[in-house]
Amino acid sequence: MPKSTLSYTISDLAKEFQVTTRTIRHYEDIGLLSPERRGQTRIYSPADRTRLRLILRGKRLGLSLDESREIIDMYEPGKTNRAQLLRLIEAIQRQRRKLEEQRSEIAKMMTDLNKAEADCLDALNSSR
Amino acid sequence: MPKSTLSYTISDLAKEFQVTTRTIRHYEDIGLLSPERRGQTRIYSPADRTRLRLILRGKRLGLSLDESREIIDMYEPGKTNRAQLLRLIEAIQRQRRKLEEQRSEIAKMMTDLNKAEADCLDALNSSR
DNA sequence: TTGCTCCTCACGTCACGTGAGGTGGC
DNA sequence: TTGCTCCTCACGTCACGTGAGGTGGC
Repeated sequence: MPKSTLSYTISDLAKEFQVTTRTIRHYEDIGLLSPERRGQTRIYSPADRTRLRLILRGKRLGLSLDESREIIDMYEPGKTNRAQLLRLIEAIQRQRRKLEEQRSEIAKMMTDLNKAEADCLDALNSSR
Repeated sequence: MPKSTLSYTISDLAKEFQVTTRTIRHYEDIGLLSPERRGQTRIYSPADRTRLRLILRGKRLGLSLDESREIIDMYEPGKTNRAQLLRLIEAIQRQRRKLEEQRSEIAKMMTDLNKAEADCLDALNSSR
């Protein structure tokens, strides 16, 4: 029987996302992932893979794992109660404002980097 | 006698650079700063202030404190040498690539957030 | 059997955070 | 004396890194 294309080993995911297996296990330790087991071995579903991708995306944005957890849990369907939906929308808007702030931080840093680089290049040329 | 404008207390610098006093003391613990003392109290010179600014700039460039130390110590003897400048330019370019990645991550998350919000609004409307 | 990948502890690291408890001068 | 800022331990935290020692199936 061929390997199912609908599941992944820990090292499959580690390679795909360029992280260590320790990192992936750590996310399980703190409850961010809960793969099935075949004996001792962890078996990851496409849903697990998606959660991992979202966790890592959050990290690249400078979020803590707890902050990522909140956002990821937003995507989880099932709870279609009116009050919860409104809270979700609020959380989404809060998150969007944070992202907008980050975007302008990045713009500022880009300006600084360009200036720093120009200064370096000047120094290089004048020392020649 | 008026306070000298050529020295700073730890909280002067903490306020100016928006960090905690613990952070500044930590940099001393690991040998990145070595202010004078008046009794127990730390007295920071303009040179110390410059070093702190460079440390924090390095942090914003995504360097570890050890990496910052290397670059800062390059500046020390007043010799802005060619190899050092080239390393600095490399660090700048690496950081710029990181920022570009972050920028596209933000764009992706914005798209996801917009979609999640639209889904929420749909769910709200159809439940009315 | 060998090699590979998987596993579970569990201590280490980095960059500080966070009290606890105390000193010193305006 | 009170209030403020300064100080020194020293344990805690976050996100893993890094062995040590062992299992399981092709």
